[in-house]
Amino acid sequence: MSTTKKILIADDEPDILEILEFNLTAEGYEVTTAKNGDEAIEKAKKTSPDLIILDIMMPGKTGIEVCNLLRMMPAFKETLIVFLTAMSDEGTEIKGLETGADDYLTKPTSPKVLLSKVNSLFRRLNKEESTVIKVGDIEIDREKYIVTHKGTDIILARKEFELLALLASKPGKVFLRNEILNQIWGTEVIVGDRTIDVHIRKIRQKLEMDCITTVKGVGYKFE
Amino acid sequence: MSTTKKILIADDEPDILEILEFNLTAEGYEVTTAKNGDEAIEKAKKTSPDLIILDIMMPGKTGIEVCNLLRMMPAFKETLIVFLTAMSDEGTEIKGLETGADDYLTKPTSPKVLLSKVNSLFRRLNKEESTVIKVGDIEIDREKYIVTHKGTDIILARKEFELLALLASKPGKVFLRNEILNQIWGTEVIVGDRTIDVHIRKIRQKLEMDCITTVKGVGYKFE
DNA sequence: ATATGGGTTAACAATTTCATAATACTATAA
DNA sequence: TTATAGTATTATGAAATTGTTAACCCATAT
Repeated sequence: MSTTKKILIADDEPDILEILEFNLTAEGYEVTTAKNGDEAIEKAKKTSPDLIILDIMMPGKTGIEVCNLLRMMPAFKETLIVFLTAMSDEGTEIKGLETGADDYLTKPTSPKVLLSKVNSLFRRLNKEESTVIKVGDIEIDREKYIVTHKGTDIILARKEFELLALLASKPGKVFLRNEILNQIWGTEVIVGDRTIDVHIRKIRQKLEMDCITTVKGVGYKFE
Repeated sequence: MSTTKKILIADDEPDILEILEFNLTAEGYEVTTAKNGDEAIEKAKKTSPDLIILDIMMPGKTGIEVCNLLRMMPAFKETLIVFLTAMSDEGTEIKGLETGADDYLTKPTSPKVLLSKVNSLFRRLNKEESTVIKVGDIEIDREKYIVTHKGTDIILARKEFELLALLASKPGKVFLRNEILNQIWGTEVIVGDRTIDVHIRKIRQKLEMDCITTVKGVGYKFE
């Protein structure tokens, strides 16, 4: 989880492609698109995406075939692969999962649903990190929900804690505002624009230190 | 069910209007169109549609205003009303705007997506009479007062049950706090401000899942 | 009578919004 | 280049709203 997540989407409907690309890009993902199975494989090799979203019904190679081919290559053994299927055909769904996909989504689905699925996939992948983060004088224990600065405990409210933990999980990385909203609030909940700022302010206040830097027009980072 | 369903669409973009009309007509619906809010109201009165699709951004009256006006008339108390919103405002300004509406759709969206949404809306309407509500993993039996989540029964107190059943009866719809009070407590009974919150909290706790979303300053919704 | 559980309330904490100020960014003019 | 006005973004303090916990009342069962 060091850099921006890359997603490859393959679908033969330009509309779908465009909507998904727009939404995922807005969340801070780096999106590549492909119009068919062959293009998908080619672009997968070229960009090494973290997640591949495959439509099942595509001219030429179907998503299932693409998935099979990718899984044969060592480079894509661990890559997240998700199927998009228009059919409510259960046989197909099962077949897809057996093939080595990590999840499947039924189409048509709203951008919101898709986003939250995608986010939760990555979140699941993320969980394997250590529970204690140490940066400079600060120690963050994700399990005990405790922050310590130079030995003294600092009490943070839940949201404040989560926000700090997120930023501190990758010191130096700039988190886009959208990225933060997705990670902490999820895609269901919608909050106003100033909410993040206020929490940031409280963290700065309580830590008595400016370890959070504002990157205007982009987001925040921890250092 | 056998009679043709009538749909009224209001949007100021002729292109959109035409595309939607074409597709919905092809699906067997009887479609009327309106180019602005006033025309929408006028045609709604004339044709008594089963479903009204309103663009939010329209010259003259906005879709929201139209919705409010229609909802004041007894004839349209039960009519399905759906908002069309531009994708770019999703997440920021929408929020509680869906208050009087039964659902909202993001634009631009492929005709396919729209069609399936419309179809499922009508399907939902038919099911509303039934005593058993099914949403995702949750099953609510209004008659037996039993809630089941992934096979295991969950015991809810009466008020908790009624509240959940109400919210789940229209997934996605935002229920105003007042609306909830009227539906569950009636107009006679007056209870404190925190009562709803406490019940919501207990439901969330027992369901072990966050399917109830808070819409600050407005109410709650189930998804 | 005593215990139990639902429903309500009250007090306080956490979260979010709102209005306004401060700041950085951009394009244009001098 | 430098200055400047206008725009966009973030910071801040206060207010509004919601979340949480514990306590209380009341009806019913033991």
